[in-house]
Amino acid sequence: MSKPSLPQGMRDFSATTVRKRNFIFSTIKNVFECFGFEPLETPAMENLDTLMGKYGEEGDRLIFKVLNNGLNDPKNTDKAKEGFEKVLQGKSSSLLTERALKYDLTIPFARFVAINHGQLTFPYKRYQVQPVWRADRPQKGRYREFTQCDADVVGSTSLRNEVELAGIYHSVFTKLGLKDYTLKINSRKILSALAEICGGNQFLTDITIAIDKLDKIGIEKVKAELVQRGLNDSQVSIIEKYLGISGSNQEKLNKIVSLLENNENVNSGANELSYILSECLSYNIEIDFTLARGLNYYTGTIFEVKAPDTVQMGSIGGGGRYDNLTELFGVPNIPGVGISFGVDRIYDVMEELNLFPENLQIGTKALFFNMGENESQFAYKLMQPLREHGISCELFHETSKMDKQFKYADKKNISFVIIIGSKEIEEKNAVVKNLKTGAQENVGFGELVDYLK
RNA sequence: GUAGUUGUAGCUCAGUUGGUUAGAGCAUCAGAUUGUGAUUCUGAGGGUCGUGGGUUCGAGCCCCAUCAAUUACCCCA
Repeated sequence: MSKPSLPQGMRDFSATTVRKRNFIFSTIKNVFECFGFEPLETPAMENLDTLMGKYGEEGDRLIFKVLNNGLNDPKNTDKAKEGFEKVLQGKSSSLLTERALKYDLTIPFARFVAINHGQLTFPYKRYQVQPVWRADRPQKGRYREFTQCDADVVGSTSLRNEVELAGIYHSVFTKLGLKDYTLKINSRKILSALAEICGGNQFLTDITIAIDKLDKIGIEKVKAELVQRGLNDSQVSIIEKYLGISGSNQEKLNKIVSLLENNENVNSGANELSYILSECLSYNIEIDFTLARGLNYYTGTIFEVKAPDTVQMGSIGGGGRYDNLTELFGVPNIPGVGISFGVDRIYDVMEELNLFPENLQIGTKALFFNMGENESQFAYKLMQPLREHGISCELFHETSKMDKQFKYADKKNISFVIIIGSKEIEEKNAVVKNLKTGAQENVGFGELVDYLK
């Protein structure tokens, strides 16, 4: 048997990492709860047809599909072969695979709402912190299994929701110490208006894909791509002006309205952004008309969070308003808006900027040295009251040299070691050494709890 | 799916135009110290040089294939 390995893009997390990740999780969850959101968990797998067609063509390809069981049963042979033929043609077939790992948290949430809308109290505010899977090529900041933290509100069209979700971003990133983040905002309505003026709605996707690349490939290549996608010169020149819009948020709004004048969508989108911005003055929000976001179910405001400029990382969060997500599952008229945190990328950014507090890595508070069998039995009894008081402590279970026991304590970042040998048992005193300061004191057995508290 | 880079000890890496028995630091283990370590000293273990072919008197080094990791494109958190 050769060395075992992990599937591509999947990771183990050891203690240090888990503690840091939990710090992020608990910060986010606390803020969600604080804003009145309630938790939801959905299964790792969904029916494949729940997910297919919801993320665009590229998204469909990245869904991890699960092979059906029992394909080797002789009575299923013909069906399995038929299904395999379809798969070879690039289609998916329920004869071969009818389940898939979830790709994000939003679609399973919509599916949940579609099933349970009769029981839910609207507006329904839920948060969800779970892993999702994508069969993407892994690279920096990109994994095949990663955790999303979503908060969504459904059953409310009020822009107060957008304001509050922006507030959640602000609150979480402030608490994490990531204050230099930028929240970018745009509206799908403005992008629609642009498309209507530049060749019609069927170009919406082409235009958004192209302009989204502006800061990566530059204006000339964007223009070339637009031409290649079928736009004419005057349309391209409007888009060039659109992309050239700069200034303060208010100036940008004024310019976009005058550029795309007399369009219902642009007025509506600009008014919405204007309202949100006026309510979020302290949140460091920046209008970015090139912001598009891939998922095609967004219809209104869209958000994206950019990491501080000092680190190279794509977006660490995003979201937006969708008017009709549950309609995909036969339940119309439930509008919603949501945001997501990319924990794995936030982790990478915080690690790079050294933002994790040091006290995260304290597990065991006190280590009792093993000074022999009798002494161990005595120490074991002394430990119990400490544990009942919530003081985490452990006894070294091997009779090793003190040198080794010290090293163990050091590696586990344990604050105190407690030495109880025959002399200490006789004198009813424990030797307590503080490893941070090097100081050591005799502490009566009865005073240990208070001393270590 | 496309392209670049990298695979040598548990970890981080040296390794000369191809030339004796492949090295270092850290880590591990054992001993100077049978009750005070992390910043003393000594020693030990540990490698089919990713895998499989080829060229050569001779390959860690050159060639081909393959696998894996990683980065970029596409797309995305």
